[in-house]
Amino acid sequence: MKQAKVKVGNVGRPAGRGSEKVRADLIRAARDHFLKRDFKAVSLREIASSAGVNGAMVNYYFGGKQGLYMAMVDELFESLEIKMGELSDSPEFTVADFSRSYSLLLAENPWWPNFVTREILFGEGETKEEILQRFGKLIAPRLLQAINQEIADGNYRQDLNPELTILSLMGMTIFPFMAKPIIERIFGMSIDKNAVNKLSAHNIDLFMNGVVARHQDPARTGEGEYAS
Amino acid sequence: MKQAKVKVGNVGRPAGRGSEKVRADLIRAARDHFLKRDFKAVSLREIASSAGVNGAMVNYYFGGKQGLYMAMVDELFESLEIKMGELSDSPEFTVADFSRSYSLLLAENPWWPNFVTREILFGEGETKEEILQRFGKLIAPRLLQAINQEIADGNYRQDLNPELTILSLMGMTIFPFMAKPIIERIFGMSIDKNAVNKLSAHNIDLFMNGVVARHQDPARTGEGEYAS
DNA sequence: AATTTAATTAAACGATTAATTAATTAATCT
DNA sequence: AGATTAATTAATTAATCGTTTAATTAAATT
Repeated sequence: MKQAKVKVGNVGRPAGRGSEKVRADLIRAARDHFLKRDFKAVSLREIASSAGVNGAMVNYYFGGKQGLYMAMVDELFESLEIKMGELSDSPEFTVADFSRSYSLLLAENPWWPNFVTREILFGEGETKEEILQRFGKLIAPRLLQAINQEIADGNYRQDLNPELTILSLMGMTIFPFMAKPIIERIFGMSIDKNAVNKLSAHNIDLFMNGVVARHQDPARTGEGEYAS
Repeated sequence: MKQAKVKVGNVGRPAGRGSEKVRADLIRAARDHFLKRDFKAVSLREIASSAGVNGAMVNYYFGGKQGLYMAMVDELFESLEIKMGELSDSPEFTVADFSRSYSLLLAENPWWPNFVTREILFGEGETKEEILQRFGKLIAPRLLQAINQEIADGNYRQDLNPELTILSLMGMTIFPFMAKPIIERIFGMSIDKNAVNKLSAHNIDLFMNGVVARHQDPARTGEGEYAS
C-alpha cells in the first residue's frame, strides 16, 4: 500500500513563481558580513543562515564562496560607479566639488573606504587586482584633470606638484572616514551628516588657504558660506 | 638486555644553554605573517614553521594563538611608543615637526598604518580596544597641544577648528602610506625615502599656505628649502 | 499524464585548524 | 648518581570549513 506523502523539512523546490529572491538575499547577506569582517573570517553557513537558505545555495547560484564574493563586489562597484559618474561627469567639475560630493558619498556609504582599504591592503590575487583597477579609474583621473585645469587657469599656484596635491586632498577627504572609530573615541566627535558638512567645508578652506594667519587677508575664495 | 638508545627525530629538550631564542623567533615570525595577513588567515603551523619550531611551542610559550598575537602587539607598540616619545616630547614640538618626523617614522615602519588600520577597522573586542587606547594616547594629544599653541601664538588663523585641523593633517600625512599600493599603481609613484621627503615637504607647504595662487606672495613660512 | 528540469535541503566528505596529550631528551637540583 | 624539571616534537582530538552528493519537491515541458 502506498505511503501517504509527508513533507520532510523544507526540502525540495519551493512553491511560488520563480524569482531572483534567493540570489539577491544571498548577495545582501554577503555584503552585511563581508563588509564587516574578513573573507576568511566569514563562513558560508553564516551567510546562508542570514539569508535564510541552505549553504549549498551559494554553490548553486555562485559556484562557491569566492563566486559570491565577486558577485557582491560587482554590485558594489556598479552602484558606486553610477553615483560617481553623476557627481563628477559635468565638464566644469572642480576640485572643491570633489571634496563636497565625495564627502557626501562617503557619508552615505560608510562601508566604502573600509572595504577598499581592506581589499587593497590585505587582499590577494585577482580580487585585489580588479578592485585596484576599478578604484583607480573611478576617481584619480577625474581629479587629476580638474587640478591640472585649475593650475592652467592660474587659480592654483604654478609650483604645485599635481600628483602630490591629489594625494593630500584625498588624504584629507578620505582619512576621517577610515579612521572613524579613532576619531569618535579620541575627539568625542561623531561623524554624522552635520559633521560631514563641517569637515568638508573645513577641508576645502584649508586646502585653498592653509592655516597660516595672513593679516591683510588677500584673495579669499568665496567658500565662506561653508565655514565652520 | 638494554636497548641502545637512538634519537627519534628532534624530540626532546635541545642541547645548549637555555635562551629566549624560541620565544623571540616566534614573535618575529608572527609579526612577519600577521602584518601581512589577517589573524584568521594565518595558521599556527605557518608561524611555527617560519620560526623553525613545532606548533605546540606557541601553546607552551604564549598559551595559544591569541596569546602570541597579543605578545606581538605589545612589542610593536612598545618600540613605537619609544620612538614617538623621542620625536615629540621636546617642549618646542611644532606641527611641521610632526609631519616630518611622523613621515619618517612611517617610512621606516611601513607595516604600521596597515596594522593599525586593520585592527581598528576590522578588529574586535579586547585587541581593538587596547590598540585604540594606545594609539589614541600616542599621537593625538601631542598634536592637539601643538596646534592650540600655534593658534594662541598668532601663527595660525584664529578661526581654525583645532580638531578638524588635526584630522586634515593626519589624513594628509598618513593616507599616502595606507594607500601605498593604489598610489604606486595609479600614479606610477613609488614611496621610497626620497619620495617621503618630497611628500612631507609638500604636505607642510600645502598645510601652511594652501593651493590658491597669491600674486603678492605674503608671509611664506620658510619651508621653501623642501619644496618639490 | 508522464517526464524532465529547476530549486532546495540534509547529510556526508575531505581538508584544515587550534589545541591537547604523550613521549622524549637535556638541564638542573639534591 | 638519581630524581626532577624544562623544553621540545609527534601524534591525536575535536571543531569547523567549503564543497559535493543524494534526496526531495514543484514547475515546466512533452
